[in-house]
Amino acid sequence: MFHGADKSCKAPPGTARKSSKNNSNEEECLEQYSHDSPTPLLNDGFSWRKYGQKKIKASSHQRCYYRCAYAKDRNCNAKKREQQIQDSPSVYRTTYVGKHICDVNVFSEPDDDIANGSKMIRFDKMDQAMPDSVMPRLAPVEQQAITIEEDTDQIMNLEFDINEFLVDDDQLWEYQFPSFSPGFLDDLSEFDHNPFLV
DNA sequence: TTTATTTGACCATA
DNA sequence: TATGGTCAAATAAA
Repeated sequence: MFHGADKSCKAPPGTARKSSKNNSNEEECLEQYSHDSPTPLLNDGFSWRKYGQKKIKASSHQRCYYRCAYAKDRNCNAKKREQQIQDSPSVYRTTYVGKHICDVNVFSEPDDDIANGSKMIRFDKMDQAMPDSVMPRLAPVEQQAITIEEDTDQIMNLEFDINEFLVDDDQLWEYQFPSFSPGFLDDLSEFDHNPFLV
C-alpha cells in the first residue's frame, strides 16, 4: 500500500550536498510517496539507475537509492529509495521523491509491454486507465495526512522524522490504515493536485 | 568498449 | 558527532 508519508516544500534530507552545487530548482516543492510490497518494485514502469546504497541505523537492512535513468538526458529529478522493512513476510518499502519530467509516454504505444520496465510513464496521464501492477494505489500525501488528523488526534500531535516513521512505525501505519478500498483511486478524482506535474 | 552497479568517502544537517 | 543522501572511482557485466 502507498503511504503518503510526506510532502515537503523544502529540500528533503540528503540534498545537502547537492545544495552546495546549487541550481535554481532546489527550492521547488518536492513530492514524496511510499509504497509497500512483498517484493522490490523493480518494474514500476520507470527506468532507474542505482546511485547508492546505505546501511540505515534504524533498520537491519540497507537502503538503496535510485534516480531516473534519464536524469541527465532530460534533467529529470525523480528519485526513489527502496528498503526492506520487514523480514517474514518480507516487505519492501519504496519511496518516490520528486517529479518525473522525462517526457516519454507509454500510453501512446498500446503494444508496449510496460511490464518490462523499460518504458516511462507520464504521470499527467494518471487519470487514464493505469494497470494496477504498474502503479498500485497511489495516494497523495495530503489525502492521508488529512485522514490522520481526523482519526488519530492523540497520535498525530507528535512530530516525527519521515525516515524514522518509514522504518520504525510501519506497524502503526498498518494499524491506522489497514487497507485502502478497491475504489480508492476513484476517490482521488476530487483531488486536483497532480504531484508529478509542475 | 560501453554501460551499469558497487562501495567508500564526502558533505550538510540536526 | 551521528546520520542520511550523494558523488565518483573501481569493478562487473553485456
